[in-house]
Amino acid sequence: MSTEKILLVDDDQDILEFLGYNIKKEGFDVETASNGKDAIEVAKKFKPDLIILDVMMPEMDGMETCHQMRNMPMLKDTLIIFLTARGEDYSQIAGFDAGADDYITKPIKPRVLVSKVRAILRRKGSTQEEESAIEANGVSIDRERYLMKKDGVEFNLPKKEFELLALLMSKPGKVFTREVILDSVWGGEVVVGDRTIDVHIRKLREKLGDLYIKTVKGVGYKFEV
Amino acid sequence: MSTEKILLVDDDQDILEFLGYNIKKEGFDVETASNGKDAIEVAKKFKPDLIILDVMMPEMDGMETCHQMRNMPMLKDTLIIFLTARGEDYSQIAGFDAGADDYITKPIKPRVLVSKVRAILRRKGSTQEEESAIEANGVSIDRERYLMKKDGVEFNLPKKEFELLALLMSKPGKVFTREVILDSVWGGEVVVGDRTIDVHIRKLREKLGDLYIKTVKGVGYKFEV
DNA sequence: TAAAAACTTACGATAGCTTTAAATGAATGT
DNA sequence: ACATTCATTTAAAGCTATCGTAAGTTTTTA
Repeated sequence: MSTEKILLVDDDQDILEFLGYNIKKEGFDVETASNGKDAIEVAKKFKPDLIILDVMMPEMDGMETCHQMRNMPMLKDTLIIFLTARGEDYSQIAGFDAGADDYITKPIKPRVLVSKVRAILRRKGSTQEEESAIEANGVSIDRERYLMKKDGVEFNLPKKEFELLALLMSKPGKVFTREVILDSVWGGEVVVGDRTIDVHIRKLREKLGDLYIKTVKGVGYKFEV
Repeated sequence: MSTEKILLVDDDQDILEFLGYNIKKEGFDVETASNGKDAIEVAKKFKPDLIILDVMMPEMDGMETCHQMRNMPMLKDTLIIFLTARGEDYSQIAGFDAGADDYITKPIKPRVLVSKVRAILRRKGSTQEEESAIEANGVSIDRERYLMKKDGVEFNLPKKEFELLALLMSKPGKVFTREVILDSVWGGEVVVGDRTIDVHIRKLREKLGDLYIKTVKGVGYKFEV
């Protein structure tokens, strides 16, 4: 699952930065726009999974923007959350009729927003029946149950080992460089040495047997097919 | 799907009749109450799918009534719409905090009300297709009766413990992250620490035995199969 | 055969979980 | 109304699997 893309639309630059920062921090891919027209332009290119839209904006307001977006095939399935000031006229909430999937009242606590964003993306995701199990070579992993199975026998792997194996098995045969591995299993900001990877590979080999994970010297590792 | 049941609560007899007539006409099964206490009594027996609740009522107001209803397991999943007079103090809308799912401002056009009712019932229908009894591994839970049964012996669990177990058992084997657990058992906005989950897990383990709920370090918990 | 890369082992730090206990708040009985 | 019991949350301390690193060894490559 790639990182989810969120488009944030508000005419107030401060809010844009504040919310943008907080959502980015949680690992989402964020773009911003400060009015309805821009929002539509950006949305066309960026193809966000979710749009957070201030209702009160000069020129084209949130509801009008939402309405137009809903009529664009490309954005048909995009989720839209309205941002409304508490105390605004609540006929606003006719927003649901304009096609919003949810809404939040200002003032907004970042935690609340993030949790709402997660919730609504999850709701969407759950309708799409994700595949959570991969299999290759008599070895299979089930992300949902966090289990590895070899020749019919199930094992528990610690988190890092599991993530590492999952990565390698996500494309059996493909060589993953150490850089890619660090990025994917440990995440961009963490700095751990290369030896750390070796050790985790070793632990996996202990549990899997030496046949499955192959070293490609000077390049990286792969799950053998 | 049988016809949906709606409970209408307002202290003004005229409104009650007016709205009642219009909703009935659309094929819903309607009961009425003219104050908070009655509403709760009727709700217990009638088990409506949706309650439309006037905020301004003598004695027990709508928000208080709503609050009490939300604490009754039997009505936990019932949808509640608030009726508020336009121009009323909007701190009212804290109504959402009291657990309302939506609200409508007076004066109300029947058409608008009916369309809102339809919309919100639809929303519910799509997210809720839960079986009220789940079984796995000799343990079963019955949501309707709020009972847990282990090896033929029935126990009653406190609310949080029950909800937690119900979540884990909703997909046996699947690992639920702490985030998902908090979101689902405690609700998006509530802030309780991670330790709280641990403790409830512990209580469940005390009652179930240590075999059923498994910790997946760094990830979450699951109901073992 | 020298240099580079990867492997192995073992150890120390710590994140993350468990446990205990105690405070607060809600529900129930007298 | 008061006391009592039970549910929930928080705080604090303990525990351990997991993680990261160091350092020496082996294998590969040029």
